[in-house]
Amino acid sequence: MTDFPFEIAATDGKARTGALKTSRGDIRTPAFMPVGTAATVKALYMEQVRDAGSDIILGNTYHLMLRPGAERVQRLGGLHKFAGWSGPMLTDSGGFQVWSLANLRKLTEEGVTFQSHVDGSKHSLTPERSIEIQADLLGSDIVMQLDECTPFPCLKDDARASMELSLRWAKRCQAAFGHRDSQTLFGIVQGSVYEDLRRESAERLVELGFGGYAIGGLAVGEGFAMMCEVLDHTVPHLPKDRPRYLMGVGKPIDLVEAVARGVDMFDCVLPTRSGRHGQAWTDTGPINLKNARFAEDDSPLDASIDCPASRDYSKAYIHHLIRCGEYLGSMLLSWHNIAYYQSLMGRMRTAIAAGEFQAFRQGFVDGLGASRGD
RNA sequence: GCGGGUGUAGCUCAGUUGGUUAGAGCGCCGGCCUGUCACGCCGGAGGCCGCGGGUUCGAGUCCCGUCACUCGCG
Repeated sequence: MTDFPFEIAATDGKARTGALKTSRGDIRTPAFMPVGTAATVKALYMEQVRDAGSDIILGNTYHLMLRPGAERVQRLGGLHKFAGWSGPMLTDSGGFQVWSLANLRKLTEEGVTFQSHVDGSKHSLTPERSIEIQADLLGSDIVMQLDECTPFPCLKDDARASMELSLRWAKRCQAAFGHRDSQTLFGIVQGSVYEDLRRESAERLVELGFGGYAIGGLAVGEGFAMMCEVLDHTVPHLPKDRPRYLMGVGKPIDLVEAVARGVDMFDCVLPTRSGRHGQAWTDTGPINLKNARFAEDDSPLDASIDCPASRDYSKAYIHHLIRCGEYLGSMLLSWHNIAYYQSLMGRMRTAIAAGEFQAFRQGFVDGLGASRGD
């Protein structure tokens, strides 16, 4: 296993800022990674994703193994070349689909077998196969261990069993991954909302030694306060010198609060998905461009964001596009949302470097509150 | 002028042998979306069933009249 150099330039409270240095380029942290499930960040050109400030994007084992097939991607030169993204990529292991496609799957110690949602064909995913797909066939830079995303709510015994399974799979992933010069493997902490399970999961993963540590099984229904609490008693058990990745999170406020608790990396479909559905994120909260009140609002989406989608198109125009179901509406809002998220990450990095993160955090919370009138 | 058809939500239409507070799709108003089965999901408002009369315990459904639109023939 090769650990990418992780240089922490500054810390402020528990928050840190720096860079994870991969062979395909630096990832400035705290980092937000747009989700490119099917080798595309939906509705966006890679150029837009990059110019919006993204250093790294995600790809997805589950979707790509079904279509176009991992071997085919390899024959076409690997995921980076295939998708036209030259920066680093992180691939999810398929673990989340093990959870979310519950009705189509069968879980065993060996791995998971499931029916394709595309054509009903049968497939299996083991820790070894997941590593082969991610590291050998897709050519991912940051490979995730196969895990089971523990559902919520979950009885403690079940949460422990799930955590233990993920740990055994972590070990198998590590063995399958072996040593690689320009790729790294992240382990995933589970344990639901139980403090002792989270601690044990973290400690046993750290003992195995990974290039980075993800926190999984959150934002699955436990709520904002509970998620913060879990972070409070999970992050301290992770090594300071390795990146910490909160999987699948989240809303802007989630990112700010998680960074305050020492998280370095995030991914979430929210900016792109909610963008396609008409929602734009701003410092004063989300706005729904479908709303009638924007029908004749000639002002730009968010003039403070340095992105054409945010500055050069009126709310009225985007309102019109979304109401008509025009592709461009989804494209512009996805573009703005990614730019907004990256702006937020950039401002957090700057604030941490300047030792002003607490003020930034308070200002951000106050800004959201102002829009709600409370 | 004669003959036929149709009039039900903003629009396009369903409404069984007459039987509870008349439905759908779209549109409209709003909400949701957190390791993407997702250009999606959920909720809400909105109808003297063209109008008048009749039969009936009971009529959007049956009968008569009338008006509007529409097709065909003169």
